[in-house]
Amino acid sequence: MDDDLLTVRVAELYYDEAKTQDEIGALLKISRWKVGRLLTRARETGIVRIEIVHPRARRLGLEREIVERFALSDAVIVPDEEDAALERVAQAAADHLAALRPVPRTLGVSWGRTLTAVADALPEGWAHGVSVVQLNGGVSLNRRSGGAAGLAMTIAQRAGGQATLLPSPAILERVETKQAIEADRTVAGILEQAAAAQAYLYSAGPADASSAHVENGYLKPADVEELARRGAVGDVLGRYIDADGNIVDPQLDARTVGVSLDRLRTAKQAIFVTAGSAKHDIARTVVTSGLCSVLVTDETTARALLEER
Amino acid sequence: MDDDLLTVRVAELYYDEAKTQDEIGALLKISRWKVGRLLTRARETGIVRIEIVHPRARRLGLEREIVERFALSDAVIVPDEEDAALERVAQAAADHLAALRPVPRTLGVSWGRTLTAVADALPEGWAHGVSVVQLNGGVSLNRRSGGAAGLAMTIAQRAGGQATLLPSPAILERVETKQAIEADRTVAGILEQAAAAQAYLYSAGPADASSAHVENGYLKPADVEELARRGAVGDVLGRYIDADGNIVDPQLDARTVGVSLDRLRTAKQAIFVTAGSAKHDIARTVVTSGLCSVLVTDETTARALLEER
DNA sequence: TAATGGGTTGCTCATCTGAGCAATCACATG
DNA sequence: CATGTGATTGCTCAGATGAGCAACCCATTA
Repeated sequence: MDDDLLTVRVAELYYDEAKTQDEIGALLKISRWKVGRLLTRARETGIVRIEIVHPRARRLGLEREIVERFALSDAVIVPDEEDAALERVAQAAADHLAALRPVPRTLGVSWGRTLTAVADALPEGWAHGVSVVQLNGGVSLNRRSGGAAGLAMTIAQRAGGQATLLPSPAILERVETKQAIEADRTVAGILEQAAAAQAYLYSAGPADASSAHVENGYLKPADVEELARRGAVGDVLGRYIDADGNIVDPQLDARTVGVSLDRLRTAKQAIFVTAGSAKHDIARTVVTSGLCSVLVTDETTARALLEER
Repeated sequence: MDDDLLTVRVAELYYDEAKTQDEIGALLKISRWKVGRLLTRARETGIVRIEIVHPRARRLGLEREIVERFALSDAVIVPDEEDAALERVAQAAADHLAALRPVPRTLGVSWGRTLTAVADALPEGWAHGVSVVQLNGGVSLNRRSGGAAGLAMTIAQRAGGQATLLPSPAILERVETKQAIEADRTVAGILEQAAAAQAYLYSAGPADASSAHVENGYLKPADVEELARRGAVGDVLGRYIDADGNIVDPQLDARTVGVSLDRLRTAKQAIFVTAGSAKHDIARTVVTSGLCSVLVTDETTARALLEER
């Protein structure tokens, strides 16, 4: 305890008063080496806390752990911030996207609240000439901002590129209709383009009533409940998967329009963005079943992923 | 803003990842000198915040300002701590007292909640052979801990010294009684001893109903109200003073037993301990009217004192 | 166009600092 | 009382760092 007191005095003189270890040693009548050692201890024990306070701050240590644990190629973890988790994560995703090298010529994107936030966070001119293509059937087909189309448009426009929208509902009522739509020349071409994209940017939804699919009328709350009962933890590109990453309902999946999940698994750049505790389960599945190569999320989610089971 | 982002990345690599400025420069493709400059800026602008988290931490910068502004010989300011201001301040006062050089042979003390806390914070053996003498009339005359006597005893015992108690009420009903008490050989001797002490340790009370004098029945709430109306901001050694440090009610003062305030003003070591916003006014008066040479208080109080007016 | 001046950049050099090591100390054990 | 063991101390030395300076950029002004 008395040693602690000395440590505190040393830390104050060093960090607050900007004195050299020599000076402090002379002042407190201890050797400068002891001063150095006390400072090291002070940092280690947390008596001296150094934090980086900034909206763009990250958690490099956690990122390393996550990359290691889930064999990702990269991870971006932002510190928790009261009431601004999504914004922070979206900003980080936008930063990461803008810094991607080589710059992808074509970028496949999903849609949803998270992706919209990422699009909004991208600065004008974040890249030059990037083609954006939708990965799965979308909500509104008009090009005004707000919907699935708008988000893709925004990302493309700000990179001075083109957006290719997938003109199809997310989930069809009947398999035949879905097959008919996929048979359409335009749609088939777009799906091909999507499958050939050099990078993917997507989020995921939880398997509960708050799902965007319920909101948009593709599924009824009861449907989602049933999926959850059958083991679904959430959806990626509209496809509901269980904790192991397997399709929960092949029938439903056959009626879902969009790129296959296996395409994501083989992609060099599959950037998965998620924020908030509601998505911890689906996030775990995405990282453990190899659906993404890069994870962008908040600290709480990252820690939840690192916890055993 | 983009520059900010770079600053944040540099700060993370330096402080979180413990990389050298050289390495960071290579990593981010900037010169190591720019890295150093960004780090300096990061610290200056508060992007990097370094704080010392410890019950014994102090605010050296504020202390310097306070010493400067009020021409004190020393100041001890502790960081604000939710719900533990008094404990922190008391601990700091105890530390300061124990570190006093030369060690005072006799120490004059007042009483009250603050002083009791200081006494409790002193470690066994904080000094060797210090005589403690009460400065003003006290509450209980028994020697058990808790009251004015106990506090003096505690301080003395833990220094292996003797306590000299002032066997008198704080304020007498009639001047004559007070004079009679002061005429008593024992009392006179003690007051002389008190006036000759090499160091003083005292606190002060606010001029409101929470005053210890009201609690102990020496004054009625109405009396204090009246004093406040006449300009009193609080009491030091039982003597009520206005913002300029002048006695508010000479009549009352003549009935108060204890060392005179002028003695404090001429003392080499007059250590004033105070905590809490209720005492800001009296604290201001004490430091501005030269009643103390050393101030021990919390950060909020210190900042209040530094504010204009 | 030339000159001016604030801000930035890269560099030298002196100083500061941490890693690693041998000497010493504290203390429990035989 | 000797001995071993782990922690602590002071030190050397190489590497890291900040102060200070000259060069340079770039925009404004004469």
